Amino acid sequence: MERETLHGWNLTPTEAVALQRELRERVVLRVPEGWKVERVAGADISMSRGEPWASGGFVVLDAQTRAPVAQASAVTRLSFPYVPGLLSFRELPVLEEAWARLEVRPDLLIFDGQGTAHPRRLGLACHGGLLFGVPSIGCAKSLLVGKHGPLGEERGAVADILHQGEVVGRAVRTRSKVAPVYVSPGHLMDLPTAVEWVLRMTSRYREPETTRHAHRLVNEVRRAALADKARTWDE
DNA sequence: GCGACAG
DNA sequence: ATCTTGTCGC
Repeated sequence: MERETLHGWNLTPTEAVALQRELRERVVLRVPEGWKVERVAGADISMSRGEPWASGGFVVLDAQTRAPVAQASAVTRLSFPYVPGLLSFRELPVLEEAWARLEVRPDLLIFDGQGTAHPRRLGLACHGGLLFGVPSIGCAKSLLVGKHGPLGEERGAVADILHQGEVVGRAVRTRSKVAPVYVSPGHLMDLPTAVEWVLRMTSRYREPETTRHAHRLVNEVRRAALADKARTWDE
């Protein structure tokens, strides 16, 4: 029988590391045959200072016009601490709930974090791609592992990210004279295609429009949830 | 043992 | 990630 879920989330950090070593074997670093992209989605989560809960969500954009066509969000308790290298175990539970509410399926997912540019080659984007079964890309604002040489200062300039002798991603300048973003494939994805899509979804700002929309959505949802909590407090 | 360390 | 106002620069 086919399993309904990839795995549960009730894990300790040690168990999570072991699970990553198993899941990495399932990651496919090439795009599906005949793959066409009509819709691209951005995913993100947001949390309040010391609160044990977070909002998470997706915004789906038309790949051609970059106009938002659908969105979904959720608010859940955070069940896993932030541990560098284990970010997906903190962020994916709430995203899984938001995904269940998303009525329009994207052909591509862009995550705010690493894909293969990860100590065990299983960053947030790889794990998320496996979980949702959709081609995915990791586009982070800073590096987790690896180094890269200098890159040109114009938009479109790139430099390979090397880790343990492997090219695990690319630093990509999405805006001239602005710090680069770090792109790496997630699942059902390859590096050149990942870079191509990040540049395609970027124009005026450093980060892809997908990420910016998702960021805005989850922040609004979190503030609404916070206001709701305050209302319950003094009533 | 000493740093580094996505969000 | 989040806490936060003004401010430097194209």
